[in-house]
Amino acid sequence: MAASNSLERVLSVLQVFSEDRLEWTPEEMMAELGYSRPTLYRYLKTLKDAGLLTSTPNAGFSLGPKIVEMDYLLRKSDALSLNGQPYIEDLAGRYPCTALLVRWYGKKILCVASECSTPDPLSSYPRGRPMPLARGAISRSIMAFLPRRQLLPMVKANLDELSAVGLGDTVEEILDSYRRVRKAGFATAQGEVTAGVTGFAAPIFDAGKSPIASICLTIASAELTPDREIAISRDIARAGAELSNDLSDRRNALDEDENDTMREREHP
Amino acid sequence: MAASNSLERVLSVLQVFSEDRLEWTPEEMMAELGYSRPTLYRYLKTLKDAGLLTSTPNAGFSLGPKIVEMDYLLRKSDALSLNGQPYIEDLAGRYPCTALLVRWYGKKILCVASECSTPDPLSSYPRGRPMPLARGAISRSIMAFLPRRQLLPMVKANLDELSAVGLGDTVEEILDSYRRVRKAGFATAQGEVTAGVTGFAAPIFDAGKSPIASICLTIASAELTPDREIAISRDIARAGAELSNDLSDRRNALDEDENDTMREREHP
DNA sequence: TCGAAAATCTCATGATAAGGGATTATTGAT
DNA sequence: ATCAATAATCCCTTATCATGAGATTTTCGA
Repeated sequence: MAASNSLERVLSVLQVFSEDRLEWTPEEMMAELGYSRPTLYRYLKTLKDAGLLTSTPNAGFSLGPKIVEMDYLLRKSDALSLNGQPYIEDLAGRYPCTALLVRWYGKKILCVASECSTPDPLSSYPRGRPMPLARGAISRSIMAFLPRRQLLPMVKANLDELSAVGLGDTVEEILDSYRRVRKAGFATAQGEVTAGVTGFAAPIFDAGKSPIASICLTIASAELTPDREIAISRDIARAGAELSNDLSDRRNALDEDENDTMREREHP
Repeated sequence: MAASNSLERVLSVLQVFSEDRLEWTPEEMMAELGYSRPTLYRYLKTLKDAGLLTSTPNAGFSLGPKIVEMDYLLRKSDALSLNGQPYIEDLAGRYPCTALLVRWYGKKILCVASECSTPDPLSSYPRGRPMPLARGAISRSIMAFLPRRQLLPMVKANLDELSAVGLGDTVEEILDSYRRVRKAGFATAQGEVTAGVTGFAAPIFDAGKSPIASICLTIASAELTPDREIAISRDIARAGAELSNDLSDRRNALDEDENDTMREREHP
């Protein structure tokens, strides 16, 4: 992970900002990153000009306005958040729970929207909070629908953790567990992420065939009755399917437009 | 603004993503940015590894998970948002309005939190939306409290726009207007940003003497009565002052801690 | 207004980005 | 499951440009 060129080096500056430490003085960064004074200041100037950092006199540097603006762009234009919001609101209205939209980023899953209908939520997953990759219903609802090519290396890489939550002791057993999730159309998990909390999650597809996200409902296990469990399963599976439809309709509409435009370009 | 080195060039890739265009194919970026194929792909790989971009098969690149995570860090740890939230909730509870916290970034002001208590808000300023620098109560409540050194060049740069909203025709007249705002302790503006909307804003100070943000209330001008106007002015000025106190107390507490730590280091 | 601390500049040197063309992964359609 | 088409990466030479020690200028608080 060591930065091997100046591009990576300049971006590593961003990685020093964490939950524990949002303000850094140049001196501290020099020590942390091992850059010389002029080099660090060059990087800082560049990042500041790009808006990724901001400096406050006497308090050093912290993350800049461009971050907030770019997140705004994502929230405002992300088809998943926009189309999904009504679904999680609906779910949160039906049960005393937290409903989440979680996006899959290849190597990371991240909550992008959440709605909560319990006064004191057991587990808190606001937008931007990373989620575990190998545990929980969300992760499983996505992994189960990945093509074998992508799934296999991930299973191998996380074998221990996947066994620990009871998916099976060998790669084949785990793949079988995923096959069952795929058949059911949704995943459940009890206490894998937060003790006393059960999760229900269904995958969300964009026009393609591999999932891009998951819609999830987390509820205190104590609130569950067999009837309710069935109802939630049905609701979450339906929400996932409908949201997938919304997204692929939208995507197809866009593609149509694009084709039209291209045709127009060919025969103006 | 032309990128003059590879650091700036790699960051300019981020600048192509806008409200209108959140998905770019490498081909399109090559055309837009004028980079060669291998160079662009090198940049993209670097940005993707840093999490700033993400690629979706067949749909090109868009902004990545790191953006969302960093915004989460800011929201979660920003003293302004954390301490300010109760104040804007309180204001939104008292009047049919939108209450905002707006941070000052040197060359840009940006909404970082907002609460709305009207069903159909006239003006919408959610987190991340940039605000005009030379117009409106927010801008004025900050500018008025800047040290002359910082204020003067900004006034000169925006002379036309500042005259247009009636602050005065010469630099001296405008500085006088700001002086009056400083005396009052808050700023108001009618319809400068959105027609039919009046804004009230007070500056927020961190321990230092120049303002770091503004707390603002926007309300339909039709909702205003003379009494209410007085009440809002008083409330916004008080909120700004109290929030400033909260922040500088916190900051001083931190500094104390730091001194303690240093003392401990000196005499372990 | 001034003095200390912070940020930037200068410039010689050596490291390393750039890009044309070829090559290898990936993808989705059969 | 296999294959053709497209997308992404590699190779390698050239010339560019990033680096950092030290000096200098700017900024900020008293």
